[in-house]
Amino acid sequence: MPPDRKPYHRADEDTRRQALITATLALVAEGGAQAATVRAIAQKAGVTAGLIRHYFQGKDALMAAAYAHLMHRMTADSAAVLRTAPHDPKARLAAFVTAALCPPVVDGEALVLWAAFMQETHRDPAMRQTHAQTYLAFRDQLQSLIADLLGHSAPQDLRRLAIACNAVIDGLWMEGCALPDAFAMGELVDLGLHAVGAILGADLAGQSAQGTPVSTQSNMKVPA
Amino acid sequence: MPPDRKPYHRADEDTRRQALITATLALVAEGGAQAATVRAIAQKAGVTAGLIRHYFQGKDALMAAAYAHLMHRMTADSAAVLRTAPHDPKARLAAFVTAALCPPVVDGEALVLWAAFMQETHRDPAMRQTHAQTYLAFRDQLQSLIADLLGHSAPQDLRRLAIACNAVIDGLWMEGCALPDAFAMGELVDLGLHAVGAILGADLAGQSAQGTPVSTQSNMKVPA
DNA sequence: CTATCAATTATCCAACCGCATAATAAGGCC
DNA sequence: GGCCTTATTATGCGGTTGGATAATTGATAG
Repeated sequence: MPPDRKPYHRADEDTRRQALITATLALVAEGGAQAATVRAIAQKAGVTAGLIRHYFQGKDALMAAAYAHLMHRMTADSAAVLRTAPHDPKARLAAFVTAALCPPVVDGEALVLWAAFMQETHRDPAMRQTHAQTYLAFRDQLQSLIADLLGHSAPQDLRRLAIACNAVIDGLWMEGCALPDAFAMGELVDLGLHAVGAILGADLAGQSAQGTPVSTQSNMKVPA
Repeated sequence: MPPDRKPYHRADEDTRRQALITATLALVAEGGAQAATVRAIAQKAGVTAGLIRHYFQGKDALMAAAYAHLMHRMTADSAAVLRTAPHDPKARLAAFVTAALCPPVVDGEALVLWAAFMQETHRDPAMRQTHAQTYLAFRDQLQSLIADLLGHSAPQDLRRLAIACNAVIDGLWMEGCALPDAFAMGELVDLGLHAVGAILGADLAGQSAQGTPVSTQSNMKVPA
């Protein structure tokens, strides 16, 4: 008695892994980590649950892979913003801040996603390391932009300024994600440019409306 | 054959509820929301699992109660900081910022706890409302301090300044919680005072070392 | 056209989840 | 000191979880 099986087609390894990772991220985003069960992931990816074990060592490994994928996409997109930005240091920094405070970086899903993975990060040392790397890379990028703008102050001061500016961006990012209706279009960007400008002692607000594609994903949120 | 039962003593309602809520928060802090099962909560509270249903309508109700308790404690302690602060507007604001960037507010557990509940908040409208109230209350407190310092500017400007300063505090709080070893003692406070001062155009750094008890809990982190 | 083998599915399993209910004992009241 | 209320424990249930294994398919090479 052959019970009718679901017909299927073979896909190469990368495609399948990618589909599983995408499905995992989607589920975590919409329902938290607990919503990403092996069965739900498989269903969303259009396969059956057992397949996960065929491509990953277990559910934990899939989660770790999804997290790493998310972080790498973030850093890659962040770098892309800088590649298309102008050459004036002030405009480049303004573009960076603007990109970090606009959709799709500012997004209701993004915050949930970030929060969900932070807990995993708190338990799994491997995830913690993945995070630390990407987080510091993001801050270093910001610090580099500040250095270009300020004409290379003392490294200590640069680090402090980068931390403070990063905090502003993170904080505004959080509020924008969490309370999307509480801010008018562009208000978040305006606030960010003013605040970062105030901290650095430079006027960035004039740069806001030009040369910023505002179309990629970045940001680097914490955990330990 | 009377199988030996665990001996117990009766406790009044408030004590038991409190114990269950405390146990819930502890478990969420150390293992995320998924670690807070009814059995684990009961064990940590020193009772058996069935008792939870006797005091709460279900596990969800207990989680909601725990979240509300956490938020209320935060706001209460935040108000306490202001009560013991001096009368000079500048010193009061400095004390507020300082308290938000020192232990026990800055704490590894705090961030995990916040992140865990944010996901629940994302699903449960009741929790979302609980959050929105406490969050806006915190920001209003900050805005009030800024108004005292600046001599009442236009409400629009006050709101914008409060949002920006709140973002700085939130961002530094996150980094401090997540990367406790990345900052020297007092560095976070120093950074926060300088950044908030820069945004408001006032020098707060001189106020840092005095009159701030640095011993209560506050902060108000986002979600939607 | 067929044999081969990896990819995919189907099925089973032990553990755990939250919840419901029955049995039991603790403590106040007279 | 005995009784009555009820807080508390103990036990059982249906459902779901992640993981393991066996069966079956589809692609591919010869």
